[in-house]
Amino acid sequence: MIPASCERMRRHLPDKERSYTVPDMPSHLETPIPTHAQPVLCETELVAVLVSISNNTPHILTLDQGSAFPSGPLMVEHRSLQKGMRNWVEQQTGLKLGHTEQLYTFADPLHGRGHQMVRISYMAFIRQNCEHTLAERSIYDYFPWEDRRDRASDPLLHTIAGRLRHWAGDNPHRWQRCATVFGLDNHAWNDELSLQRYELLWEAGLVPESTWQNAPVLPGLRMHRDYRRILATALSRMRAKIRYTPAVFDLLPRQFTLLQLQQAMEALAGRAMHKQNFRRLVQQQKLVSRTAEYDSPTQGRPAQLYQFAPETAENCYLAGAKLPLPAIS
Amino acid sequence: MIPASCERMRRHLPDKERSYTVPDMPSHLETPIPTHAQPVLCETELVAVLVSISNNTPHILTLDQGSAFPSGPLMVEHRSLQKGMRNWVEQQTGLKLGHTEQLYTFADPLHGRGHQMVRISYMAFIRQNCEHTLAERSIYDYFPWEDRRDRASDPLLHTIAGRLRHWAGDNPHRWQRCATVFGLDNHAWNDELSLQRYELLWEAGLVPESTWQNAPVLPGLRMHRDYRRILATALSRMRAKIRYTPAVFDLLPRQFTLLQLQQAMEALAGRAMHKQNFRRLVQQQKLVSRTAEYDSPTQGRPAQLYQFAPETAENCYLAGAKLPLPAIS
DNA sequence: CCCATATATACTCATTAAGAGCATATATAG
DNA sequence: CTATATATGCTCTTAATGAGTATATATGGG
Repeated sequence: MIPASCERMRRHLPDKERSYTVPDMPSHLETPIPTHAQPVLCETELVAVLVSISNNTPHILTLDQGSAFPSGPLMVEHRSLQKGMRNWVEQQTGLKLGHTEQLYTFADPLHGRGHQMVRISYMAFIRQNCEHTLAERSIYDYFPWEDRRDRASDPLLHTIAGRLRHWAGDNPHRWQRCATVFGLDNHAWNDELSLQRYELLWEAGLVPESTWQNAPVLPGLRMHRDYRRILATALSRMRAKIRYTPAVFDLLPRQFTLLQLQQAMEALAGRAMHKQNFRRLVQQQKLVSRTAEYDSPTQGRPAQLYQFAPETAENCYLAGAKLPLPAIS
Repeated sequence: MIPASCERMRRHLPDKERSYTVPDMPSHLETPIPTHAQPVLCETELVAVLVSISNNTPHILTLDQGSAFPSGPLMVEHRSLQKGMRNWVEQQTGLKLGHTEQLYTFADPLHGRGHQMVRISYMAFIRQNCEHTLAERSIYDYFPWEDRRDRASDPLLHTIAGRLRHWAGDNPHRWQRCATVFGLDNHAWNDELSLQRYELLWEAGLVPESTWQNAPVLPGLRMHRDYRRILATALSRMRAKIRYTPAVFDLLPRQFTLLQLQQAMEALAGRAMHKQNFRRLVQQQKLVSRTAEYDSPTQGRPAQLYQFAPETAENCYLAGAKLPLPAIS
């Protein structure tokens, strides 16, 4: 049975982007704001999710034993939010940022202090092998169920399925949601749903940040505040982005082999791909051009080095061309 | 020739989401923030782009003769940004909101006042025929070139092409960009690129808000501040959203004919569609179910009324199913 | 020199989705 | 009874996708 504290948890759920009307969230029941209420001044914090690839796995740069992102307050001198974020990151790490995008803005009421904290999160890509002083952590240390490149995560998914079935109980709509989000019951696994999966686990009380008492929770590193939710947002966004954008190239070295490119895509998507089809499609799009150079391997035929062809970048982006993710069953 | 003031304009360009590294924006040339700088308190404003459909055309609800959106400051009492926005909208209009999503957060340095203004924009859908007191304005009054459902916009596009060609001059990369964004030279028109098109026109000095002197500009209503850019963001986002989300149903009446659904999609996408293919795909996805009722037309065979089938909503959203946009040449 | 190994390529084939067209059915107003 | 406006059914062609088989090319080690 679901304890009553579940309802309490529900009320603390962060705002969700729902793609359709949520009937059980009657906004007319909200307490109306008294008209004498005063607008407030806010502290504004810029949070940076810095993504890079090492060891064929997506990593983030963290502070405080993996539980925080680089961040800093918005200053008067900052001429835009993005520039402010870049300034803080440079100051803290000296890194140059590649593809950058705003993720989401949250409010955090600081009760009793008479003002709110607004937190604006960004995601930025960092080229492989850049030097910095921050600790790298695999994204999949935080969300072990999101890496489905091999069968290693199958037992975990099986555990999750069991817990969710228990949580769903006899609520068919709830189970329907679980099944589609986690690719159970004939549904296909959709890698872009990382955020929805995290939110579902949150609601089900299967992650430590939403658990009452000492209920058993799933493996996965925690973070401060709601940073883990920001990370889930980033994962969803980057998986969506690499599909119709040449953003991956900001994670790879300037020159790379097609296998490296494929492995980077696989690392981000958390899925293995069909090699021949991958190459076919990549080359169709003319996103890359071969260089004169070759990789120097320890063994085997040396791989041709390619580079990103920026002339076609705008082209690719705009024509809606996408890097293919031919899934492997 | 491009006057020097163009460079001045460029510096005021708002941050862009670029999908790849922009080589000509060397962030290491930014003035470093002095370490004695103080974090500041910000005024925070919540801005709402409220979208509805009337007359087979997407409209927005506006204030101040179409030049502003409903908005209000974030208050201490607001328990989240989205709830704050909903509160303001309800207070100003009494409307219930459908599909809601955060668009983007901007900063607006208030020089000399020692703090910044942070503006958080939301988009929300409003069901057809809802009553309210605000003025409705067609989105295409602001961006006439975005409505390509018939040949009426062809002359305008031709004008734009000429101006852009002049602006591009002998810079092939620049022209390449124009061609892909505006679907010139064999490129297909991509309706999701409204924001990129607006930004391009901004850079080219073809919209009044970026024009020096009395240079000739394109038709289209203006708005206060950078609200027109927010609207372009909203248009891009809604066009992207309706493709893989049942969000359209929050714009239609509870019961609708398939033709109404198609016309709503066409209105949002700004493109005409192939009727038979549209129906084929919509029904494949089981997104709608027929009701017992029929439309009462003035003439012709009465159309069957359908309703959104919410059981399959989660399904559709998550399986990546999409409402089809079969384009008509 | 030959071989195991790791990579790069070429080609085929079945299935499905998408774009576009033709034809017909059904109801209503006048 | 007819013009009109809608709803349907069905057929093509072409392109994209998923999956498989086979082969070529280079390297280091015996």
